[in-house]
Amino acid sequence: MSTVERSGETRADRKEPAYLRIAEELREQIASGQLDPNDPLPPERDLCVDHNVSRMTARRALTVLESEGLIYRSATRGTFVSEPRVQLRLGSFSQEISRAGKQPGAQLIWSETQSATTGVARALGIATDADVYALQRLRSSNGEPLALETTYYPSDLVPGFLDGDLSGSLWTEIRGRFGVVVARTTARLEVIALDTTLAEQLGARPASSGLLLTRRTFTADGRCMEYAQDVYRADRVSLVIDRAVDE
Amino acid sequence: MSTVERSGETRADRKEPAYLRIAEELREQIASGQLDPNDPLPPERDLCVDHNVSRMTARRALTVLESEGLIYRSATRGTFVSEPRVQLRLGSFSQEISRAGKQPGAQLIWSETQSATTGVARALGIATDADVYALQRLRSSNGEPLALETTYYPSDLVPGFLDGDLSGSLWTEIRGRFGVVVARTTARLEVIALDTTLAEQLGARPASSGLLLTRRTFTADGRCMEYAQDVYRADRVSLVIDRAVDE
DNA sequence: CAGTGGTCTAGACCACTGG
DNA sequence: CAGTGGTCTAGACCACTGG
Repeated sequence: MSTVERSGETRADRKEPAYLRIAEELREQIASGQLDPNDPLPPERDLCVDHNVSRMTARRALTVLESEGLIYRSATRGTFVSEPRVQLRLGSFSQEISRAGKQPGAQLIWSETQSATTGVARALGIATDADVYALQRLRSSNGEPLALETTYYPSDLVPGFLDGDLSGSLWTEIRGRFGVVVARTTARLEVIALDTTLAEQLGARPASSGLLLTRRTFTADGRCMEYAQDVYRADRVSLVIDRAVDE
Repeated sequence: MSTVERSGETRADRKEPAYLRIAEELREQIASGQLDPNDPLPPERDLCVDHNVSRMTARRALTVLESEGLIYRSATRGTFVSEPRVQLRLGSFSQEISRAGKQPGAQLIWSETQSATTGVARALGIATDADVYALQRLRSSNGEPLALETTYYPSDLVPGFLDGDLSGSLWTEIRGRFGVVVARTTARLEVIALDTTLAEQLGARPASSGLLLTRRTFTADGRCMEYAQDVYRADRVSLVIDRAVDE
């Protein structure tokens, strides 16, 4: 290829990059309902022709919409409009999904007794190397994976916890079996990029956005009974937070 | 250009895309402290040579790190390591920034009396077309813009509100002038892509990630006294949430 | 004026899938 | 086997800035 020749476009829109203009146009079509959830978008090569751009530019426009959670791509099938995000109230995954009339899922990935690393020990307020129960679960709604949840519990507080039922609400399980009642929770939330492993587990693209919720749960007497790191698919979830204001 | 010729790389790493491999390597250098905040990264054209890739691929690696909030770019100066994210406790911007030993800022963008749109009316629990005070402020820490905050108040609850001091904590102002005390807040949080306007106001890149916090604040007698839409720079902020659990 | 990142081209080859 | 998105090349021109 030699010199880049600008095609005879109008000179008016010189400021707005082509990929943003195309993204805008497709976004409009989705917002207006011309395209419904799971409807296919035009193939990338068609978008190139329609908008008179190269494929890299058309792809860039789609990547913008993908990062907004408006579309999803399948390498062999095409590009499609996403379903609306799932609303989750903070702190009760199963309950929230059920309320929305969907089927909550909790697939156990692993569970084991560990000796606490310094980070986990500090979070739980126990001695380093003390025994903790750790488990990882993939949380889903109607079979769609939404979050990967890794939780830690001091073993002395909930002895034999891992032998129980780990397929539902763990708070309910803990209250029922050990009489331990949850009183307060602290969480830090940030947007991260999903690494290759996480992306694969969540069925998302590597380097796409995730919501990392690092949280601690306390009993009425102020003891930390749970330390958790939850990673949500940022494109599929919105979080609802209710809170009393302590002034 | 004619046929693409693969250079004599090792065949081992055929699976991992080049842009992820390069991103990984740079991420490591930042995490390990070889590169400090505000240190420059190598120019893109140097990365091309060092890693034997085209510029598009080198740029893609940097874009991954940028979306993680690890680096920032300046079109004329280069690419640099970001400072750590600012931690914000939900619901008290000024207070949180001060606690971190930094200077909170609230630059008034506009303020006016409006008649409530259906959306605002529903959120505030008032009649459509009732008068509301609306204002928009750019919140910053040590001069760095972190959030754009748009808030709405029922005019009958806080008459003359806009004539007061709008440069600090609005909750404090409202309590002091009108004796209205905040009791409870509800928020919905989601990750969005910043549109051109928002990105410009926040000094971020178009289509980069933002955190949209849509929230309502209630008085002790259950009246909604504030409806707000706050957009944070997702790459610069982490949110802290404290909450009693109501079981 | 040299150097920087931002946008864009016109292709290439790949793996994978579904008819 | 046709069609899809995923990765990548080897360039181009641009605006802008700081010495």
